[in-house]
Amino acid sequence: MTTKERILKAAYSCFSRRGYLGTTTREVAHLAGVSEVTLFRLFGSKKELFREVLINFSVIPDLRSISPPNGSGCEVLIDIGLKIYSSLREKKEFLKILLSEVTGLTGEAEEVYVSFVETLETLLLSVFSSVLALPQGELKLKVKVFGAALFGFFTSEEVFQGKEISSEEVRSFIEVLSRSICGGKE
Amino acid sequence: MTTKERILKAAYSCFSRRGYLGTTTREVAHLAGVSEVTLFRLFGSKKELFREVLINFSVIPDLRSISPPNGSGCEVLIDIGLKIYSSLREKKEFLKILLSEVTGLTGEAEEVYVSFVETLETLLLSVFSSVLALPQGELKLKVKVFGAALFGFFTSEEVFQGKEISSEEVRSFIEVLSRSICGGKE
DNA sequence: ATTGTAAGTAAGTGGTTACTTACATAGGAG
DNA sequence: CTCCTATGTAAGTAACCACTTACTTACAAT
Repeated sequence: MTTKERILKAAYSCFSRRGYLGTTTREVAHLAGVSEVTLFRLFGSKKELFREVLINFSVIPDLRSISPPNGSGCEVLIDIGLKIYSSLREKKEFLKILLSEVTGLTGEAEEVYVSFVETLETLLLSVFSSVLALPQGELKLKVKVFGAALFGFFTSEEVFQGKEISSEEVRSFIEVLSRSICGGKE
Repeated sequence: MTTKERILKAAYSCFSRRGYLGTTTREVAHLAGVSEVTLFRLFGSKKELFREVLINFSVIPDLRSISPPNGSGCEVLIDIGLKIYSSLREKKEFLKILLSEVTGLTGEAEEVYVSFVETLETLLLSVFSSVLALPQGELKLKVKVFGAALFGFFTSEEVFQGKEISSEEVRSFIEVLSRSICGGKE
């Protein structure tokens, strides 16, 4: 692991635990096992380091790399739900950072957030349109409901309350959600 | 409005826009039109001011004061959904503060958040159990789905993206959600 | 052997911030 | 009139923090 990577990883950890303002460059450098001077030589400023962290650990590429499952009916929704959920969980720290800074910082994080939502909804829409024969408008509403429920559940339980939700619980949640959206039919 | 109230209101505004660490006591005092010394005389410390803001502007009492509607089927879910959503919206700033500080600060905000979720789910459970004849386990899952979708939609759109969602859009969302949960039956 | 690169150490700079101290003022209650 | 309470002004303190400067060290390539 290069020095730059070690610093990025340390910054990722600090920012997710303490937030941008709560993190000191000294702390990051210490955690990375380098001197503070090195940090500034490699990244220029704290803000730039933050930007690079957001780019480096973004969940967006993970979402983009999900291949829409093929199959029929409800099962497909469950499948995509599980895949998305596991991506979110793998990047929980990234989402922590994003959500705690999105309201405060200068639109820096807000852009990233908007792009995250777009990516998520695009993915869902492609799956939904292959499974449900409905007009675009209704489809988009269902995508919103599905996406909001998935995202709301994850953030509320795992990000904000810090719980570790078991796979079974996640599966139950996603099954109930998917069946509801499908119209109750199995 | 007493001096204390003016300071509380100013602090509420600052904290919600800039976060706890991003807010300076000087800024709060200036916005409240009082001297910084007065602020410290009345609140002792910035942390204590923050605590009082969380108590003073909490959405939890609003949720508790919602009376579970009576009626039948889906309409009741739509009704409670709309009521909850309008409470959340009225206290958007409070939720901004809560969500941006819940991961960072010393569990201060986390307790409040947990209590918020409990209140919300208790309210929903009481409504759901009067409308849907289902075993407790399934009921709780449906409450989770409903609550997560409502909360996820609100936070994602209004808090994190800063959008102002129109009443019609909110209503459409809640109708689709409620009908899905009810099992599609009107 | 020389040079270049990546890193460290030490020391500081300039600015900010929460919070304090000391003293003044203005208005109402007794 | 006199005290009390609420507030203000001015000045300062101690700590912290992002970031810089100047110089050094270690090592690898040429």
